[in-house]
Amino acid sequence: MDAPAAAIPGLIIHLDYDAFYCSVVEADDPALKFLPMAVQQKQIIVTCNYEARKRGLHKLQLVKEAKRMCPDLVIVLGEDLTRFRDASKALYRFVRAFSWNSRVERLGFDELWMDVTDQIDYNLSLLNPHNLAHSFFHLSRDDPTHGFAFDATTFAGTTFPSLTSLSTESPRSPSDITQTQDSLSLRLKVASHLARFLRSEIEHQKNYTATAGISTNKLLSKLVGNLNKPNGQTTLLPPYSGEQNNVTAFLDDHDIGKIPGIGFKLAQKLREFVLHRPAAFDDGLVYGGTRETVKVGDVRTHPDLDADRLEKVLSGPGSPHGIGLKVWGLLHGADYSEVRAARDTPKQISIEDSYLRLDTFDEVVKELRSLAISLLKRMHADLLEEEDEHSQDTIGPDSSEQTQAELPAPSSTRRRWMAHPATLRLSTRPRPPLNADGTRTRTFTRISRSAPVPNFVFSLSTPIESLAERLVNEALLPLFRRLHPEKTGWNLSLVNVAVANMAEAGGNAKSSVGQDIANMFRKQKSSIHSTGEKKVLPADEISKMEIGPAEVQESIAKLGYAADATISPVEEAHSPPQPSELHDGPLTDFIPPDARTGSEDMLVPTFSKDSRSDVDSGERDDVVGGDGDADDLGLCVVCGATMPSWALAGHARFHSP
DNA sequence: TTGTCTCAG
DNA sequence: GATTCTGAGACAA
Repeated sequence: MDAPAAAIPGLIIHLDYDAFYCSVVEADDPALKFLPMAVQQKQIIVTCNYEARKRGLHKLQLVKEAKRMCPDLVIVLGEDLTRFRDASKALYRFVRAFSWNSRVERLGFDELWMDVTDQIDYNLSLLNPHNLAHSFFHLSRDDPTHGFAFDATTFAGTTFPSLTSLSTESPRSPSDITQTQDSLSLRLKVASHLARFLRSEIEHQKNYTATAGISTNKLLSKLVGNLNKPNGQTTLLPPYSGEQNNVTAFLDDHDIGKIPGIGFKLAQKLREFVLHRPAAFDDGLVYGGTRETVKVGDVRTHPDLDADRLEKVLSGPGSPHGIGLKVWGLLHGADYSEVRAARDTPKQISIEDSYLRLDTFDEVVKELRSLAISLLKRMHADLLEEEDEHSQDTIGPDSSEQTQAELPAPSSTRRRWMAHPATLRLSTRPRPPLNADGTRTRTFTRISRSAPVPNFVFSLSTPIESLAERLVNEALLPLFRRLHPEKTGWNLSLVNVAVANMAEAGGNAKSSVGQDIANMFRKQKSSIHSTGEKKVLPADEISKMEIGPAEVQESIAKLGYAADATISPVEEAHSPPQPSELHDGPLTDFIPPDARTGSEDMLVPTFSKDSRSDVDSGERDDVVGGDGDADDLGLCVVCGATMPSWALAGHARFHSP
């Protein structure tokens, strides 16, 4: 929680792909690079390339307006995000391959942070202090030839403040130039060269340009990167503390609303406090002859404000605890949030469409069908994993890059669910009823209802269209009736269908196929405790219960776990299947409601008590293999998986090196 | 857990 | 505070 003041700061690179949606389109059609081009969703230009920006266009502009300003604008439809999502994933995997610690965090489709502290410190330790100008950056600990030459006496790219203007001045406060500051400067220099290298790789190998910010935390790296767009990079120079530090020099001139973490609501509260009156919505406007913009410096140096008083200013019903301290820190450039390793599955998947008018039941059914199909496709794309038996032979940073997004799965490839969403949610945005007398123009946005995800959606042997039809009839329409009990009278401007509340299976394919099992369990355990997510119960947790296999089986039975349902294909009476056949058969892709576990390698019961039995009970006839004989169960002593006894020997093979 | 809100691009 | 189409996290009930 409390960050040691004397700790050596980490080094963070923020990357932002330039005009991302447009770059994706241009990658497919390079001729567009030289024309003003924009991506449209409904009546909005969501982004435009720099050719278009030269003509005064900008993000989130009405299409009408954009066409008027730029009649020769090339417009590309972008309501389907699939290509953007795929490009984003491929770029992410490409960049992550350069990381040593996997701490690469995505923000939206077009931004990411990299915590490169380990790589910088390693390279610092190998620098020759007597010949910094001819340094070599090691990209690998193992291969000393893998890397690039660089000049460690200079910053790559631009800096804030700019070095040219600074070099004419005397050092800001000579006594402040301490050992740590020199070292921070050198560390930032090395990081700036890594950032330039990464941008160059992205450009030449992937055909995307990116802008980078280099500093010691997420906040500063992201903000400082904005200074040289597109295709540039900026490093925030030390000193970072003391009377005349560059952090406050940089931050103080920002509008408070530009600080990541200070959104519209918080910004309005801060403005109101500083201005002593409600701030206008459009914060550039003049209100009563006074300035409407409030800068970071105005708040930071406000005589009546400190962290405690900020807490009172910002707190209110529903506001997070400790928001004052957090914002106070942000205003000073302090951001203790970590760069988090990306999860391998999303926490939710949602599909939505907006409408000018949607007010008949038939139309709703039609739209729900189409949304349901899209949602199921997304679930397949993002939650399914191919089970490649030879994956261990092809391990490498680049090999994973070509699997999911770029190559269609061969139909023979076996697939497994990496995570199972437990909750289905339907949201709508009713159009505010026009002002009749007495009825207020309620500015409510979205309303939602949710229910358990019916288990049939996990079937891999049923056409998506059939699943979607069932999903609409059996789940979405009931939700819709709960949302809108009136037969008529409503008019929707948006419908969203989402799955959430993922129960993850353990690990990904690579780690689950007999690699670092213990490490995988550690990860699961910490996740259980830190996030409270539903997780597969790892073996060491089972053993902590101080119960033996028999008791495990008993508690499994109490949980209603159909122990052999997920693993057992249709058993041929007299010929026990070979281990490889464990994955086969038309029935194994079906997840019984009570056994939402992970891969076939990891068959252990989940924590989730089944609150869905009643809803699912209608599906029971579809649950296969549930009539197996519990006496045949065996327990794998390595991973805790429960399975039919005849499968144990074959299963053990997965754990051998 | 459900539903809403705020934040982000 | 909304426009598009998302996704994460936090809070109240």
